[in-house]
Amino acid sequence: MAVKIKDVAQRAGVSVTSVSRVLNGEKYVSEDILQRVQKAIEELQYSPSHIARSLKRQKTDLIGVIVPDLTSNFYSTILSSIEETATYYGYNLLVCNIAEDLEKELKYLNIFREMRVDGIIIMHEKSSPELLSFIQNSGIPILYSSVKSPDPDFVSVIIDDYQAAFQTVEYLVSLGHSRIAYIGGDMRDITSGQYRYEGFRAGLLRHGITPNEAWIRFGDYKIPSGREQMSELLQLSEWPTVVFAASDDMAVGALNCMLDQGLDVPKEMSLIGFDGSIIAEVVRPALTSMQQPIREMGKVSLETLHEMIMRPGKAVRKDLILSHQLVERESCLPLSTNKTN
Amino acid sequence: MAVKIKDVAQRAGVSVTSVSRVLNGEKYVSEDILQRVQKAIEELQYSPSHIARSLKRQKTDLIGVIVPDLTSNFYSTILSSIEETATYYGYNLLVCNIAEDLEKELKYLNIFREMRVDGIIIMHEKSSPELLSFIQNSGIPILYSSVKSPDPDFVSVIIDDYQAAFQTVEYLVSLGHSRIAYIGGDMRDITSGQYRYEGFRAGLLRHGITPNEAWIRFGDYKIPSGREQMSELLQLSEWPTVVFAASDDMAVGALNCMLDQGLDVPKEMSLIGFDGSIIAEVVRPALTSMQQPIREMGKVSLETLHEMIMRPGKAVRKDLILSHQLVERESCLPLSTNKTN
DNA sequence: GTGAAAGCGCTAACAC
DNA sequence: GTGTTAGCGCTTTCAC
Repeated sequence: MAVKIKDVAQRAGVSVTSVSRVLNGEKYVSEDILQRVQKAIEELQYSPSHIARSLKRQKTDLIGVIVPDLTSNFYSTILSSIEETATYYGYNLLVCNIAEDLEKELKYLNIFREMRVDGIIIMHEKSSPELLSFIQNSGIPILYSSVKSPDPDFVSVIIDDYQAAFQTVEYLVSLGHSRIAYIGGDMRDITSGQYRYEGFRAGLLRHGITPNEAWIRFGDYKIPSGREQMSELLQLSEWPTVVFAASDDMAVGALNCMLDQGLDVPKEMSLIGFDGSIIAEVVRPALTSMQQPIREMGKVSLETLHEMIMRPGKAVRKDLILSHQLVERESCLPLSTNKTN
Repeated sequence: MAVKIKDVAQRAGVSVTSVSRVLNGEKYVSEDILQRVQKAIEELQYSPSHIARSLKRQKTDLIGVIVPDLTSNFYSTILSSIEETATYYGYNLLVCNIAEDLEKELKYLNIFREMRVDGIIIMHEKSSPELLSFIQNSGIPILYSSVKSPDPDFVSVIIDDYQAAFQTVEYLVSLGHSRIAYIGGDMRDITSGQYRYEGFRAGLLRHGITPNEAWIRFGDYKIPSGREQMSELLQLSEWPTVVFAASDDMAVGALNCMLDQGLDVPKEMSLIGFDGSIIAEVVRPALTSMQQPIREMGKVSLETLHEMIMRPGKAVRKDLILSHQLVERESCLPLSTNKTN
């Protein structure tokens, strides 16, 4: 890796400036020099140093991405979409899986700053004073994707979680259900998870249903927690007729718990998920789910961040709300009137 | 982001060297200077430039990772494990999802080189002359993870795919099966997929079973292709009693096809997967599968690459073979003697 | 059109 | 123990 721009210049018999010009596709280079430089680059197998270039340009084409869980169907799909769009815009992704570890998140945010990334995308909704202070003072364009930013002044690309949850309940009610259980995400922070929960409650209230607190439980959005919460739910003497899980992964965990206990889903109990990730189509019965526009979310996130990077002054709408959509599959049935339960 | 080492030095009333020494935790700094520098760093909110440091040190702490599909259960889990280990060793991950696009892979490999990454991990088994030439000439430590490298001189962290497939067949035979179908990965390249396939054939032959070519099909390791291949299999007049899929994702696709056609799995037809990824435990019936040590594979990959980076001269064993293990779940039943089929 | 030279922010001889 | 200074490999005025 010893060959540098100077070597190319010597080989081609021109100045480093000319080589640089060729490298950057500028005009004001004669056909003759262009040819000689290209030949020298080829012969020397020259690969320009992005590091040196970044130092000079004060721009790295790097975007740092913080994912809570790479193995989640939801996040890996957003990430995949972000990656696709990033490639298109000439960015490279520095990715960090923080596994719910706020300290690791802060550590990585600082590394991103040292790396002088051009922008940061965060998909994690937990927060802390240090984290808040970082996003407020770093000077780096930061965007929250799929979750609401802890500071309302920062831009978030999300769906209207409140409305989506509210409408999910309306759908369930329209099917005749009134005994509705809820398995939510973590409630410790004021973000998407909370809007979802509030939407759920509001939906119930809107239809004159008093929430049964024993049927309201919280997991961590992942498969095992859905299973655990469902298991506890089934130990109750009174059962709901439908379970609303705030993520498809939790819905799958719940589904497996039900199936393994011999319950017929959806005949004996219905189930509805949230996210519309791949797994909803994969399990049997396929999950009816409130779908987020996952890939679009990734694309819009990167494009918006790109805007923020290119026009530092220009204001961007704080919340970019994308549209959700209920997708009916097999896990949710109208409540049959002859149900004993 | 204007504050640099010089500013810190001025503020603390010392030389830049001293600041650099503090930054790098060297000794030969008096307690007094240490204090003053730390105070200045704090007050100025100084964040050292990793870019400038990399340029000087000729080391970036960056590792480029090429993943064929971020949304795959198998690859996202390896990636997650690589990430975890990378954090431990102080590396950052530049990730690229190449979506089976060889041109994109080559493009990214060149970007990795321009970025001066310290090493590269590739999890894609397709190859081309240009790609081969790159890995042979780049001068960057490169390691293949979970797939066999196209050039035998490069190190691969893998299982013994041939043996694993062979033993899978032995297991099936021990259950009484002899009508065994196979859904493999892509056969266009001489890598893991091929060893799996050869192991399968050898297993059959070893037990005096003549392979039925109509029951041998190839997909692309992903869910939809498992479904497609299964669908065609079911259109045949003669059916196998068990299907061996070379990835869990394809097995899930096949499973859904069977289930959706009203087949009872495993009573009417058994199914066995390969990989041991999360999804095998998630579907119902849960998939019996030949399990790869996925997380260990990621960990060993990064640790080996780290070794290669630290000791450039030292030879590393070309193939690091990890152990596989058959995990019995619900999708595979002994062939009942009273089967009509 | 082309080139010389300054400088991006840091580290590491080397001198004191 | 501490500071001066020469680069790391590139881009970009500015002068020719």
